[in-house]
Amino acid sequence: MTIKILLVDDHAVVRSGLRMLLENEADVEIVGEAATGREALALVDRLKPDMVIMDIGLPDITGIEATQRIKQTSPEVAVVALTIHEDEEYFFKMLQAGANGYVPKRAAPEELLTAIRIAAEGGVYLYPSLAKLLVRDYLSSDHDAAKKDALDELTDREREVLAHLADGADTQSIAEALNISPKTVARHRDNIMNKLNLHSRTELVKYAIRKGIIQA
Amino acid sequence: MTIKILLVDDHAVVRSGLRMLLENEADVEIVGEAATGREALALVDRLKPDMVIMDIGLPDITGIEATQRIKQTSPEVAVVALTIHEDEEYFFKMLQAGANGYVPKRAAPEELLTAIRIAAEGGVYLYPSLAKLLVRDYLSSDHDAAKKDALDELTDREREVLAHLADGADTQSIAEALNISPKTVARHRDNIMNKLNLHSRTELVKYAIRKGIIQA
DNA sequence: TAATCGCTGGGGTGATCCACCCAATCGGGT
DNA sequence: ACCCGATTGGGTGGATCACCCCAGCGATTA
Repeated sequence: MTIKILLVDDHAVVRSGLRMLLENEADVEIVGEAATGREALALVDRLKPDMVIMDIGLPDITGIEATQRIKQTSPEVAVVALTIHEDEEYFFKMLQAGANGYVPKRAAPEELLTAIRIAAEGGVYLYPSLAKLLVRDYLSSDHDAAKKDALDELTDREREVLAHLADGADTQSIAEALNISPKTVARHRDNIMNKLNLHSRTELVKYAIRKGIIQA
Repeated sequence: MTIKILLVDDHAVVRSGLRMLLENEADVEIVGEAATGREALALVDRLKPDMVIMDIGLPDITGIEATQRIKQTSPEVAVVALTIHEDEEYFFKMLQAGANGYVPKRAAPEELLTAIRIAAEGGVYLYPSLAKLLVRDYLSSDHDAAKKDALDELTDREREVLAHLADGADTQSIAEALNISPKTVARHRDNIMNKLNLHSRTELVKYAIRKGIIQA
């Protein structure tokens, strides 16, 4: 009883890599690949896979929207998100769309396989650092109130540092601009990345652009 | 005979830093500050400065558009662009808008002062690495033909690497994806940054988003 | 008063980045 | 036959990153 999988990612090299990785597993079979959201929807209808490995950044419709539509028309198909995004926004949206798993691309291959097997059995797999976000969100109550933005958790000083970081400034120049020690800037940066669950400056830049903190 | 200057930048700390820097100079006087493009236009009319130090990334209208309007209504006012952007696109647009100088924020303070004094005398100051772009552009002929995009100068392989870089991938994972040595990826990265005149991954990310290579 | 939080800054460590340098191979065009 | 550009890969050195540790100070809150 193999798990029939449709790979969705706009990068051909990523699809190839995943195919090589997954085809070594006896219980997994790749039945198709799609490079765009619409292509994915069409292939789900045609190929009837058990599962879709879904990227979020696609050229036409987003992986989130594609997931929503798949869940509407073919709720029996499991969807595992495999993406570079680790911040709250995409994570929660993907969950709301009905994803059965969420694995960042930086995760170890074994974790993707774990997610695939759990999702195939009807479970939901969440990458540890993201599960933490979920727990934190539930503990901090007021689910009825206005949806919280991760940005709200940042302090004033952190927001100030974030603006510079997103601009592309390095630690040294931020320290000079704010008249504080580079070590303190690094400390703020660490706190920001922890709160937003980001792990590099490039992720910070993309986050800041999405949030409108800076323009590209 | 002092040069009366209006500072335009959306970051208060940047304005403060510039003010401190410039007020030490005997021949320079800061007559005002603006945080937005529209505010800048209003203050140019009201304060009649000799010169505007103009950031590009502003919350309302861009520094490029603001420069165009200033040059239309008050052509006697010199405009020096002071920005984090060093790629061709903004540089040429700012020149077309009529800027009298273009200095990246990473430049040494002395270079900004040089630009200010040259612009005040009616000259045009260009930061060396950008002047190089201008020269290259003129040497490579066909000025009447379709405007060249710096992206066109990239080779296929470089474009491939760029897509991964912009995605936030590190050298190691790109090397694995493309099945080449990390050193080769680094080599391509060096070439890309040279051709596009960018100097860090974060700048690359912003460039890629502007160009539509990736979405935020 | 005690506790918490924000901000400040110090130390360290391993990995990575980035700007330089170098060369070999291969294919296409003058 | 020759050069040139694209691609490949190696090395080096200084800076930075991402992630740990630690602490003091002041203001707010419990």
